[in-house]
Parts: sequence; structure tokens; C-alpha cells
Amino acid sequence: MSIIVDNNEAPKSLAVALSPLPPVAATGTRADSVFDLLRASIVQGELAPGSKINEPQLSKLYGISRGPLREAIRRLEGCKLVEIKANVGARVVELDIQKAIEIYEIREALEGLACGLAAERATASDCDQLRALLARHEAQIESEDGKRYYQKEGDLDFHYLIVSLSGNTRLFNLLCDELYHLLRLYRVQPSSQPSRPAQAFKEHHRIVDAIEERDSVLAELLMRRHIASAKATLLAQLESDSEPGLIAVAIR
Amino acid sequence: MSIIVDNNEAPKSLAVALSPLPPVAATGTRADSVFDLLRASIVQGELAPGSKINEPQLSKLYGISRGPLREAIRRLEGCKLVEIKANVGARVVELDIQKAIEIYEIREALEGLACGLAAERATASDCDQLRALLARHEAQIESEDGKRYYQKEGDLDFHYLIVSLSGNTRLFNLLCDELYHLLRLYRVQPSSQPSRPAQAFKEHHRIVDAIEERDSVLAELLMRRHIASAKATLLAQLESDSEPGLIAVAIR
DNA sequence: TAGAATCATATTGTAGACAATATTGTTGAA
DNA sequence: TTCAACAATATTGTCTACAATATGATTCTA
Repeated sequence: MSIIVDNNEAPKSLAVALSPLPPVAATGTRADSVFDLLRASIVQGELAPGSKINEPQLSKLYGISRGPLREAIRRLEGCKLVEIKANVGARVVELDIQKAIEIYEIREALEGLACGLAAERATASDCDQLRALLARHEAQIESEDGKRYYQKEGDLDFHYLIVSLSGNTRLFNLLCDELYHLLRLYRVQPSSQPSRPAQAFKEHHRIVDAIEERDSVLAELLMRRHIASAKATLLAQLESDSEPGLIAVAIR
Repeated sequence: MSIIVDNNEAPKSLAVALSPLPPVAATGTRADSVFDLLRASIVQGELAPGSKINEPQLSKLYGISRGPLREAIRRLEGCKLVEIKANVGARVVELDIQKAIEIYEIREALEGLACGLAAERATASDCDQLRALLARHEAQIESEDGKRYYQKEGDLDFHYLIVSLSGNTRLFNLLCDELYHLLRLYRVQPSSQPSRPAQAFKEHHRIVDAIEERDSVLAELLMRRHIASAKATLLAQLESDSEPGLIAVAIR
């Protein structure tokens, strides 16, 4: 299954696949709640890449009118998770290799920045937190299902923490509220997943070393290399996956 | 006049200050048109930083209903030009020194990336374009009112071109559709404007040299330094401006 | 007078209905 | 059969009205 060619319409059992709106919205407006739900649905693959966002269908599903729904869709557009064409509607974004390259180029620059700033600003207790996180990851790597966890979310935990230590709020929002959600789209398909948890773990350790030593130049360099490695791994996966995908396109 | 303390409400003569919606929308939806108009109004300072976005008032002014207007406001939120609080409404963003630092940190990383990529990808004719742009700027710098032009928009022209040469569409959108509009907010106030057109012009030339020589590492380095200089200049202005502002706050 | 509670007002949030546009299916002619 | 024009349908875009919430002014009490 390739993410490139999977632009089928949403299945008819959509109402089953998507979670309904909780009866009492925790806080904020309905548009906010629906935004969260829709984003989760897209990121988790319930709403397939390329599939149409049908307003009447979704407003009925979530039990809200189209007004707040449209506002939620506009916010998704801001996050680049959907693309809107006037008088045509919104579709879940389709990720291809070209977009992956662009995203990772940006990610490398921004996380490099974040890591360098973190090295300048991290306190001793911040470093303790980083070490504790790494220790938890080490324990999980040794167990087999932990390995999967580490690949999926544990890695992002590490990056979240570094970015938050940068002290740059806008940078945090840019990475954690937008870019990371997009990145998750690339993890939806089970795929071969050779990945590289042990290697990544080593790299994480060296990054924390640099931060502890307040070596911001080295911290930036190591993080940029770390992201570049992740990019190479992802691109290799995408390219191997794309072959059957292209065939599937040809068949149709 | 300081951008920090200028959080007065929009003047009563708002309808005069803002341009009305053109009778025939060029293309796209009304929400798109109003988004463009509102963004222009904010960036040009007609809608002052910190001022309230009043939906009934604006919908009457633009001659549209609140539905598309709210969608436009959501998009402005995505560009970080307004901040929305649930059940309270939207306000034009207030720029302070802290935010300027954050924006310029991000800008330095992203434009450094863009410039390095441009050095890798620019063709001979791309380089010709860059040289032609610089020649135009040189001519304008020598005339006095050209100097002002150069400070205001000519500099951004140069950066637009570099970013577009990077070949990274997402990077282009991030910088040109979002960050640059925000940056313009800092230029609204007339201020002392010592600025540094001659120095910036020199730096631009060296950047183009590096791009022509396909030296992406140098190109990135020079662009980062160039942005860092611009940041220092802006921060110096903001800090000198902020003193009377703080007094104004104390008086009120 | 100072402060708190209450009420009136204004603004935001939401719903439902209608208009405009795009999409799809059908019919007809070449 | 194939293509084009047309009609039917569905979806998006917009408007109006109403409900929910916040804001402020006023009144009342200590």
C-alpha cells in the first residue's frame, strides 16, 4: 500500500470509522472540537490522503451545522492538512516524495535552530529531564513492542522536549502544532519499517551531551544530521513503496 | 509612537480608513477577497495592532455576511496576524520585542536554508535576474526617495527572489505568505529609520556572488549573517522606541 | 465610598435555508 | 460508438435569524 496512490474516496462506512463528537465539549467552541477531531482523523489515517471532505456528511456525523465545520476546515488548511479549492471543496492533502523532501529540509533547519537554542538555554533540571526521557526509551527499546512504540511516538517525545527547551514559542508552535502532525501522515501505512531505533537512540544521546555542555553549535549540527538521517530513511522507504504504487496507478 | 503600547481600539472613522470591497470579486470566494483586504489593512497599519476585530462592523463595511468574514478571520489566525479567543473575538496581533526576536531567529534559519538551496539550484539566467535586481536597487539607492523605497520594499524583493529560487514550495509559502507579512508590521511606524541600505546592498552582492559560485555553504552563512544584522538593527530601533511607550502606559 | 451582585447591552457562536457553482448522468447527433 | 450539449443532482458559498456568552453599567449593600 502506497501513500502516493491511495487517493480513493472515503469509504461508505465513514460514520463507523470516525469518532463522533463528545456530547459535552470540554471547552472552547464546536469549531475547535471538530478541528481537533478532524485533525486526529486525518493524522491517524481514518480520513485517507486525497479523500474529499464532504461538508453535509461530516456536519451530520458530528451533529453540528456547516458554519463551525467550515471554520475548522479553514484551520486545517492553515496546517496544510487539507487543500481547499473555491467552489469545489477540501481534500485531505496527498503526500508525495517531493513534499517529504521539502518538509524535511525545513524541519532540519528549524530543529537545528531549536537544538542550538536549547543548548544555550537549558537548565540543569532540563538536562535531567532529557536524560530521564532517554533512560525510559532505552528500557523500551529492549522490549520488542517497546521498539515499535519508540519508532512511532517516543522519537517525537524527544523532539518535542528539545523544541520546548528552545524557549522560542513561535518555533514550538510551528513545529509541534503544524509540522509534526504532517509528519505523522507518513507513518500511517504499516510498511516494511526497518527503521533505526538503536542508531537514533545513540544520536539522541550525543545531542543531549552537546546540550549539557552548552555547545550550541555542535548541538545544532548533530540535530541537523539526525534529521537528515531520518529523512534518508524515510525517503528510502517511500521510494521502495512507490513502485507497487505506480503499478497500481497503471492498472486503474 | 511605539508598537508595544498602541493597543487602542480602532478609531470610529474605521469605515473611512479601510478600503471597501470591490464590486466584482476578481475570482474566488468573498471570504478570499475579504481575507486579502483584511490582511492588507493589518499589514499597512490601518487596523492597529491590538485593535479588536468587530464582526458586525466589518461585515457591514465590506457588505458581506459574517459567515465568510469569520472564515477570513480564521485564515488570518493561521497567518498569526490575529489572535482569537473563544467567545471573546479576534484582535490584531501585538508585536513586542520578544516576538521580533523569535521571528528573526526563525527567519535566519529558513532564509539561510533557502539561500543555500538557491546556490545549489540557481541557473545562469536566475543569476542574471539577481544581478539585474541589484542593479535596479543601486540606481534607486542613489536617488533620495529611492533610498526610502529600498528600505521598505526593495529589500523584500531580493529576499522573495532568493526564496523562490530555492525550489522549495513549502518554504516559499512559509516565508512569503506568512512571515514576510508579519515582518511588515514592524515597519508601520515612521520611526527614526537610520537603517542601513548601503550596508545591506553590499551584503546582497556578496550573497549573489556565493550563489553564482554554487557555494551553498557560504551562501547560507552570508544570508544568516545578513538576517542577523537586520535583526540587530530592528531590535535597536525597537528598544529606543519602547521607552516613550512605557511612559505612555504609565500615564494611562 | 468601595465593592459585589444584578441586569441590560453588545458580540460571538450556531443553526437552518437559499443561491451559485460544479459535477454527474443522459440524450442526441455525427 | 464517440463526442458534445444539455439537464438533473449534489455540493459549496452565502445570508438571515436565533442562542449563548461576555461586557458594561447600574443598583444595592456594607
